[in-house]
Amino acid sequence: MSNTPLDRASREQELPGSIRDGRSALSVTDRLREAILGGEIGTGVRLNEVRLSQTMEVSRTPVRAALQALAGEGLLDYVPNRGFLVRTFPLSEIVDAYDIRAQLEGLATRFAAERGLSVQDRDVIEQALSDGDALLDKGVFETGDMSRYRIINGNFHDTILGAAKNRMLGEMIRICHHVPVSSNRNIVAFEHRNVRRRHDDHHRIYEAILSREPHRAEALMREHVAGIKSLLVNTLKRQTVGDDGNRALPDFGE
Amino acid sequence: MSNTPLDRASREQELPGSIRDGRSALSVTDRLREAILGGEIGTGVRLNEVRLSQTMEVSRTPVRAALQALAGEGLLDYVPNRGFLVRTFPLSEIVDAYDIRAQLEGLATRFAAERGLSVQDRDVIEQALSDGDALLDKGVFETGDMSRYRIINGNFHDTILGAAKNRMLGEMIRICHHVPVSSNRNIVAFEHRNVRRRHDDHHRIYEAILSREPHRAEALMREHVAGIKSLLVNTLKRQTVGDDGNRALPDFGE
DNA sequence: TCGGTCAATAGTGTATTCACTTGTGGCTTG
DNA sequence: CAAGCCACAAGTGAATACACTATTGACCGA
Repeated sequence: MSNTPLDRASREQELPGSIRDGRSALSVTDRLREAILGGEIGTGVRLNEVRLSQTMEVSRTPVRAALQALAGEGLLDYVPNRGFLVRTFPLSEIVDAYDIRAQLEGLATRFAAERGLSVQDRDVIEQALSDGDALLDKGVFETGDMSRYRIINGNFHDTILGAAKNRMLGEMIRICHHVPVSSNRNIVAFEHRNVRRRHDDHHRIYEAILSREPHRAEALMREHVAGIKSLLVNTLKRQTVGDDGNRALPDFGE
Repeated sequence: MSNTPLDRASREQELPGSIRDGRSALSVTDRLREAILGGEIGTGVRLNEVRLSQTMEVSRTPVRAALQALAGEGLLDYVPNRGFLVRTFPLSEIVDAYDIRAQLEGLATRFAAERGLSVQDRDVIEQALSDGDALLDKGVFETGDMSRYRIINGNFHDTILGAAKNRMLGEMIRICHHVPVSSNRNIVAFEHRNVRRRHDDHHRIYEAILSREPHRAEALMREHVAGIKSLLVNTLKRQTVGDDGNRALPDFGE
């Protein structure tokens, strides 16, 4: 297990190049985060401050600030006198993240039901619901529909989260979303039927919130998110057993 | 609402003095965190980097690193070109934190029940249970018993958390514990009877884990933690209505 | 030849300095 | 007298230089 110079160089860090392509308007932290979440940097690698600063064309100071921040988000590990390394998420933690999200988003939905929705909230959600209906009533997905629904879905969830009026909860859920997938084997394929079902979930959740049924709203949302975990686990099982080519289909959130 | 120099000075930051008393072996981050959680710095104040560095007798660089880290933990807010300020937690968020903890610790207990306890885990928990029994069987609390039970209680919860084998979950629960109480009005008084009941909860939770009943274990733990919230809310109500002197009794965790 | 020790180098930790933004107080002008 | 503008001061943002730690590779001795 001795480290040849070549070993170290390849394992530690290659400069993806696309890091510095991004408009430098984006903060260093954001660029780094995207590079990690996008898989450009790879899990487990040790981040070299001087090399990063050269790649990003800034000094070490903002790089260090970004590393500190990302470590706070749980994306990096810090070892004294050894710097920061990209944290590796074992498969179990990736799967668990969906359970955590289910609990937290369920709780957020309960809060939203307890505290009520503003008219703006209702507008956004109703728009999301009808847009989704329109998209799904066609019966099939055309090009771009996936990412369109991804946005619709995001609006729905974000609005409920905002209505929960709890910042800490929002941050925790955000962290759950930022768990980097260790490999693209974990990507879940969504068929039209599944999305239809999940969109119907949205309708029911919204009704439960409107009719001020916190407990029911919470249970519905919890189940809604827990369903994604099931999809993921099933996909993984199929791949592990059969490994039958249909991996890496585009996921679009939930 | 104009800011006289005096206004600003007193509102922004006073140098608590005890910050620099701590052994400088403790990292700057830890010293700052303690100062914030201990209430020495006060909520809402803007942290001046140069003054902090003078007080702590280090340069601005490690101070900035600490601020970044604490912002990541959610203890500080960051405003570009204006630096960091101690985040204020409205009462609603403090109360909510117990709900979040209830969900998360419930989930952790479910994981622990699913994954099982190591012999070391069992040893620690059984010790905590018997120690607590011994302490409570006396029927009354003597001096120091409160903090003794606080440790016992911590061992119980920490062990279960460890058995959940999920780092992200652990960090989130830790954050919940680090919500700074905005005033010491929020401190909950525990009577012997309450602690007895909560300790009996521990026994039941342990049994549920041992007998591999994840769902039951989760529900028990969720209720266990949710009970603290009820105590807090009741205490607050009593104080708000009557304001009858029995505030600021020492709490000791749960 | 293998193991241990030492030196060199790469890399992080800290300090200091300069640049830039912002807020504030005073001054000027209508 | 009020309102707006300008200048100065305070404080953060970034860069650079220096100090210290750790790791690695080579050399020496057994």
